[in-house]
Amino acid sequence: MSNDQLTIGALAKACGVNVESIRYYHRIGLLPIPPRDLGSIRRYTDDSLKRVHFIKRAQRLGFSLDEVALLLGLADGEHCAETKSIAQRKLKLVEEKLSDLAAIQAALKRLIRSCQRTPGGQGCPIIDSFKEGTR
Amino acid sequence: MSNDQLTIGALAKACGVNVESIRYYHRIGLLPIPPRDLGSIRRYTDDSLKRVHFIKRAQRLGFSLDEVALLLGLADGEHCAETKSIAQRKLKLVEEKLSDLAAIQAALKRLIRSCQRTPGGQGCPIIDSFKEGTR
DNA sequence: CTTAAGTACGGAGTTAAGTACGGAGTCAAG
DNA sequence: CTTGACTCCGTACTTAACTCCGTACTTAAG
Repeated sequence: MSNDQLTIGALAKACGVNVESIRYYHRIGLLPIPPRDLGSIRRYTDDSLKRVHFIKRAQRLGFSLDEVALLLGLADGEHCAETKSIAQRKLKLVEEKLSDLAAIQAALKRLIRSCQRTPGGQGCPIIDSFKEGTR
Repeated sequence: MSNDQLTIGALAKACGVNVESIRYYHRIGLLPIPPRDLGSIRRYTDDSLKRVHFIKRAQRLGFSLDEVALLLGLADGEHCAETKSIAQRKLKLVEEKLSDLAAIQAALKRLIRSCQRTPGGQGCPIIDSFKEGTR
């Protein structure tokens, strides 16, 4: 199942990003540059694949590449005390996101249901999906 | 409770953004420009406040301003048929985000728990938090 | 009535995250 | 052993989302 030894092009395609993005992640140190296997062409393993998938998913959830680097740093582990406090902070953030997303989900469901009933549509308060408060 | 009649500065402060961002949202049509009340100074209502809060929260969840505009368009309602299909698509997206976020949440919890036990830290697989599959 | 702080507006500058490009090297197929 | 597709690498350009700037006007405080 593990398709090892991907070229940069294959990796990019597998992750749905383009080659330049992969190279960009190298430049900013987010994705380690794999060793060259024979000549001067680099080969990527499943680890790179997972890492890039993670990056893209985290981005879609509103994490910046800096934050992604932090999360990946946690995954790479070491320095337990600091790691733990970062993880706790991120967990809190993630839980806020979860509740905001759940609110949007509920609002969308309500909206769809109400469209079902009254095929003319009248002001559907997605905005009000968030409970009051600034955060 | 409803602090009506905010100046742009007060609105910005209340939302934790700066004045220029508000003006930027005006420029791109994301936030309606309120009428001037007397001289030439504009006054904002609770609606603007809610709208900006919504914008910022949605952004933190990884929605672009274009997508935010779409969501707000749904909220402003009309055109039920199209609205419904957009809402359904967005709902699906939101549910994907929810499951990815939940996976990260679980991974962070696991990480924190394992730090608890073994205060030396060893490779904590946040990356693997996502079940395989490309999406 | 005069300021200092805030506002309106248009345009230029900045930052994050890519995206494009050009020239040189590499590699598998024919 | 050449050809066409791909890779390497550096530099430059682009886009979204602000952020800053200058100038002119308004408004609350003293």
